[in-house]
Amino acid sequence: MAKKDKIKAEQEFLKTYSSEAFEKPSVAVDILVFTVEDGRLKVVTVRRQEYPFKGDLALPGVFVGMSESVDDAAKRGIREEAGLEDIYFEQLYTFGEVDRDPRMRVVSIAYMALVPVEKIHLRTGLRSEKTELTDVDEILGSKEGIAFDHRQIIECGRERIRSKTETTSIAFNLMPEEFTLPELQKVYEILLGKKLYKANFRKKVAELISETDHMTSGDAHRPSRYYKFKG
Amino acid sequence: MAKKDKIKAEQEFLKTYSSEAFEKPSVAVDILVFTVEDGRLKVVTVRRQEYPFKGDLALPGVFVGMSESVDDAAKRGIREEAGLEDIYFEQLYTFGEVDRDPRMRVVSIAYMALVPVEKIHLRTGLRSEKTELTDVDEILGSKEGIAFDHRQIIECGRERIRSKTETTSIAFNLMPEEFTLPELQKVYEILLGKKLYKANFRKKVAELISETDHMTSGDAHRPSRYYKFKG
DNA sequence: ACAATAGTGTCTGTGAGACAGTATCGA
DNA sequence: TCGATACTGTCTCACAGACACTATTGT
Repeated sequence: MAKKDKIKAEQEFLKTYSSEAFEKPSVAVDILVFTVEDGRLKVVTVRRQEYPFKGDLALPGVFVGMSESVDDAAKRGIREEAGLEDIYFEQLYTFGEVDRDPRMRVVSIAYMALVPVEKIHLRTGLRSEKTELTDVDEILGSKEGIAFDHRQIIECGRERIRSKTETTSIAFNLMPEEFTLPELQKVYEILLGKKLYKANFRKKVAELISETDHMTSGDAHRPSRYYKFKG
Repeated sequence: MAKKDKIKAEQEFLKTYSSEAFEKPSVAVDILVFTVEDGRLKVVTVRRQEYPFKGDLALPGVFVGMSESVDDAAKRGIREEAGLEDIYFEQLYTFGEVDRDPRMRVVSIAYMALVPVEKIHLRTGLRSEKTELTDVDEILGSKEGIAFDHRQIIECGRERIRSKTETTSIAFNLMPEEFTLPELQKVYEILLGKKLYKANFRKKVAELISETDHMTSGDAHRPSRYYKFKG
């Protein structure tokens, strides 16, 4: 009977497919850890110690294991490569060109994380790569070598930040627990890449924050109130 | 010397990893082909003929081959499962829970395509599954069984359509070459899930379209002009 | 003439953008 | 008092929302 044949065929197909006889791409996650430091948007990078792309900048990444979800692999990568736990992250996009890694077929799922710079303690990753904070807009505007398709991934993340800054409160993930409005506005201006008007900015964020009872002090000008994010 | 050891170690790691000894997830694409028919948003589905989820609705999908990009696999899936070529599509999101498919570990990259209903000619797919057009909002509002995590994928696509309809001209991909403004408005209303004001709608789309020199005829009311999308 | 749908003119409210002004610190 | 930065009041203008009106067909 045709029906039984079909079931059998599917089972055979699956057995063959999932067996080692059937070649599969590797699955990895590449991670963009963004922060703001010295008035610039930065991203955690590693410098390639081996060929291919030896000496180029690259993004930290890990392979997705068989017993962890892709999200969990991203979390693990953020922990192993940047030493960070419990920070905001989201999936960006999946990059699947055949030759994006000349060594082997790798499909890579890009994630981005946002973290206040105070939390970052760069340390040597498990694979002994030295991690750095790289100026995002500078590297994208330059011709400097970036490994694999990681320039495209960084552009993708940069664009996601810009658009979500306009429509969501994602920017607060880059702020410390307490912050002044001039500090917050500066971060928004960095993410959006343009100056904002103080009065208008304050109107827009007013409903997102709650004031604390203390202020800056010691500066030769009017003190600034500290606020908290009203999640 | 430590440096040489490290290079060697990486090479060993890669050889081991890319060899068949190292288990990898399978990589698939799942495809949402959306269209508008009879005043409703519909999606191309198949009905599962085998366990698991026998009898449930499912999305068409294909495995990603070693020598095709993920985008190309999506294109192939759209061609093989829905018989469509050269239509608008975009990557949606990647689903990577460990147990999303009980048979084996599959990481699935979801794509959505938009096509005017005139182009759709449902036919039996390569794997003899019967394809249907399913009412999206109806199925999402019901408790009907949907295979794997495909309900979540459909929700993801539904939401993407809604948000991109507001900010882009994506809706035109659902229109035939020529269309009237009442027809276009109806499609926008379906995608957005709410009624729009005629005058305001026309102002908004005015710059996106160019008029043709012909009109509807035969109806017992004022004729309507046909327009084209000004890409 | 009438029903039915296509298409237009215009008022209003909201909110972003712009700017000018006031407030409060240290020196 | 002055320089510097924090903070606020308010005008304007563009645009979405709302509604009322006119236009053109077949019966």
